[in-house]
Amino acid sequence: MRIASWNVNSLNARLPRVEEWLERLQPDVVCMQETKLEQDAFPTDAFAALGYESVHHGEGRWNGVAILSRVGLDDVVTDFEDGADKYEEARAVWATCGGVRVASLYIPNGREVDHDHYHYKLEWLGRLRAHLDANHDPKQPLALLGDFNIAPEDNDVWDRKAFEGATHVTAPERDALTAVKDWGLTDTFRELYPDADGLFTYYDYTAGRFHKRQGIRIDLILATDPLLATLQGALVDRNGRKAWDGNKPSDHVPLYADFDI
DNA sequence: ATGGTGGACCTTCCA
Repeated sequence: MRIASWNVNSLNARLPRVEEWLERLQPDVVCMQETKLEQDAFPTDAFAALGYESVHHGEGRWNGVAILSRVGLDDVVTDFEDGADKYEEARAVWATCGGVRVASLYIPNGREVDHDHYHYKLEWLGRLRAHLDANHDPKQPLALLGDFNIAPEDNDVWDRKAFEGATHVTAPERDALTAVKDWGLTDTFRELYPDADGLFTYYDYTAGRFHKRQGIRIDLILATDPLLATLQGALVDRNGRKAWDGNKPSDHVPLYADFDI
């Protein structure tokens, strides 16, 4: 089973790119973030034409997450159903696809250290851990995919000095991510490439960052042990952006992992 | 020069 993730930065702007990518990569399950669509504006028919069932959790102008699957799509849950979201933003959707519990996650950006949304980000990650504790078991095949807006380690940013005092690399953010992982999840990319650097998933549109390879690795596929045991490969699909540069690429690169399940 | 691009949408927010 090939499971992929992509922050598309507006599905309305990106649909042709997503369709090309689906036909090339042939993923079985896809998690998308930042659809930026109203709930009912999701292009269900376009994905059905490519063989995918889908679920969208959208709020309109911002955020929005979705899952596509061609191996079944059941037991959908949106966000955490904990009644604790002070902004009521559409940032998580869960489904069971081909026997794997999957979540498409768009962790809050944080904006600036100590900003209201920075604390919202930390709280959101705490709610994610609580949701896993309450609803799931690390002995089941489960994967969290999405834009975590956290670079787990210093070799996940192109220049550590450029991130002094910035979000995405602070200890509280990394600690909150570690707490999620400590439930029983492993970063599939790092499992296969423990020392790799320069393989990023996000490049700011400005300042020619993509061409200068000045990015950060903030999009992750985390897997529980029974799923990890079947891991065949994992890649950051840099061509997902390079090939389309000048042709309305997302600022995020797609990534995927292959499991023998 | 503290910018730069791109997407939401219409004047500013967000990343």
